[in-house]
Amino acid sequence: MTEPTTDTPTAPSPDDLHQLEAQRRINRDATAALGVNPYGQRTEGLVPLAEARARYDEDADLEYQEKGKEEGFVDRRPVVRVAGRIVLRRPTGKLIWMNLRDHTDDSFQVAVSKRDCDELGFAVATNADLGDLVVVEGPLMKTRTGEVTLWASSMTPAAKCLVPPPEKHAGLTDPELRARKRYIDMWANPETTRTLLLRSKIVAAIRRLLDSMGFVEVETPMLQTQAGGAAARPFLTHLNALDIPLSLRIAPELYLKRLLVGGIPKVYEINRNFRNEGVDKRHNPEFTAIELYEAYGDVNSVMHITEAIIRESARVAVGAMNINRLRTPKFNAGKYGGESIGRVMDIDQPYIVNLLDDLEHHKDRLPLDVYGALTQAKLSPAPLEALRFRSAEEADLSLVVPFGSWSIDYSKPFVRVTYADLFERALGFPMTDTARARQEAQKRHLKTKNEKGEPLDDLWVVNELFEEVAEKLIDPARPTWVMRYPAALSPLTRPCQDDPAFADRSDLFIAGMEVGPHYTELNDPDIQAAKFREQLAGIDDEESTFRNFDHDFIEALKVGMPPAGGMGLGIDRLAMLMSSKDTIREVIPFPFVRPLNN
RNA sequence: GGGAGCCUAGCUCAGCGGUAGAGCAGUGGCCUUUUAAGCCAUUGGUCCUGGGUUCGAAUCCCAGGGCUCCCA
Repeated sequence: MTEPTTDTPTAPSPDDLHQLEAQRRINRDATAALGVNPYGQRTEGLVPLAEARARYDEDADLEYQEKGKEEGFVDRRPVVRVAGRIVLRRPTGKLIWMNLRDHTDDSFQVAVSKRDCDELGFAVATNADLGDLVVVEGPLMKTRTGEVTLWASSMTPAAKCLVPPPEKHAGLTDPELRARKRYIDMWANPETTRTLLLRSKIVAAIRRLLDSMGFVEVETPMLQTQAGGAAARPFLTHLNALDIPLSLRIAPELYLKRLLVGGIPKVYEINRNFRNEGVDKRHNPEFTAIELYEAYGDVNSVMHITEAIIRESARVAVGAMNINRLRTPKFNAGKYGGESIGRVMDIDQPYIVNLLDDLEHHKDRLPLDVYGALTQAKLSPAPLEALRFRSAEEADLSLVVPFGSWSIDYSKPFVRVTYADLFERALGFPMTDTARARQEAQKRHLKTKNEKGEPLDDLWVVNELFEEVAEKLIDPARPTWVMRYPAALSPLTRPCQDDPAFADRSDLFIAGMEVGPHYTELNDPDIQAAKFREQLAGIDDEESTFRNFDHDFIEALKVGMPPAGGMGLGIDRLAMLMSSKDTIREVIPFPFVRPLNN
């Protein structure tokens, strides 16, 4: 016997309640009065909705329809137990239709019939509200219109939704509310959950890839006495025990390099950085980045690693796109622009070949429901032997992920262009012609002076032009490396061996976004110390409060850091690219939102 | 930092100087193969806040708050 959970001491008085919540409490209590806990209990043998759908057995169903009423008939229809949130509810008298949603399926149909379901189950279904979590069990059948349906033999409550859910068609659209009430957004807009899960899978794939390459993941301090490794304003905090100020880190760089000194040759960290700057569609105050260092590598070796990481991410994304097409329920096909999972066979053969490639590639990391989809595809009239698996290289031909109006192709080697070439191609004169650059910058009303009105150094003017004109020449649909940045702009990078005016730094651009810088790292302590001093000299008072000469880091370099390549890659931006989302908020479960007043 | 737009029922939105509206959700009734189920009836409001104009303001004006988008 379960104890009804009504009239708890914390339950608000009915007077303060919104009418809609009050009604839901009444419905919950009515369910409790049936002698069942409206908040459920441990449940064994649950099957994800997509897997339940895949378990439907056409032969068994037809057999049941033909001979179901004959004496001694044995029902061979698969029986499943599922859990989900009620997203649609259509009571038609003694038959209640419901559509459940979970992380594997947007809309899975369940029918609770007064005749065939147990008495408790039908009563629970009668009291159920949109948004409730329920557990349902029964055989899988198809309705007259061909939709796979769980024909309930029992139904129990799992949790009451006391909050009125968003409108069932238009849903929750307000961007602020979506971020603030993510736990509603995630089930009201299943795309949100898909995006967050995709991000997770990408990060997991990156870890697997780097692990297989012999890289070691570490965690370095978030709380730092001086926030270094990047130019950004830190968040300030305080350590009470020692009564000293601390900063949240803006980058892990200087600690990861200390680990190179210590003797971990291939090291990386995927973790949060904090920058006390703007909040907009591309910036969250805390963001996740991967930073990676390879001893005895250089800018070129880490560029290869990044290409591998991004290509692997694209594979995960493309695999997820195909899987999601399969998951999209038939009756919402128009709404989501997809196919029904029950109609895989209708999809043309090249598509199936493609799909099987992707499934095969991700075999080890696929959720159960995708195996269900694979099973479906195998049932296709076309014999499986005819579906030739292509090589991994061929499969890479399909690594195209849409972003905005572009289809970004991750399969080809990324475009490579030097800073100087791109500048000259864009402006029509070489970047060494600094007089002309200054002239051109003035003509375009670009910044040529600092805040104090002093003229900017030549190369900063060149860079203004570069960012304004040259970066726009880069094809947004082709990932592109800009290589060999002017040394003056990259103080923490090693100058190129053949020309010290340039530094061994490459930046990767995708879809007009700067995704991550790559370097041959500086490991001469004297040059590094000089660069620190140089940097500190050229900045204004406000900036200098946040910048320090990191003596211990110089000490570490004096001990001897192996020559190394290093790179940083914004995980949020990568997730945006791979999920076709144009705001960082979409790829962060709980992005920063202004706290509500009262 | 500059510009534009928005804020009305739980959700999605109409109304733009004369009684506060619709759809969905909710409630009551009918309905055992429905597809955003349907039909009938019905509950629900600090029209973001404060001031002003007006006989009369959700609507016009001013100030503030919040959100969204564009630009820097």
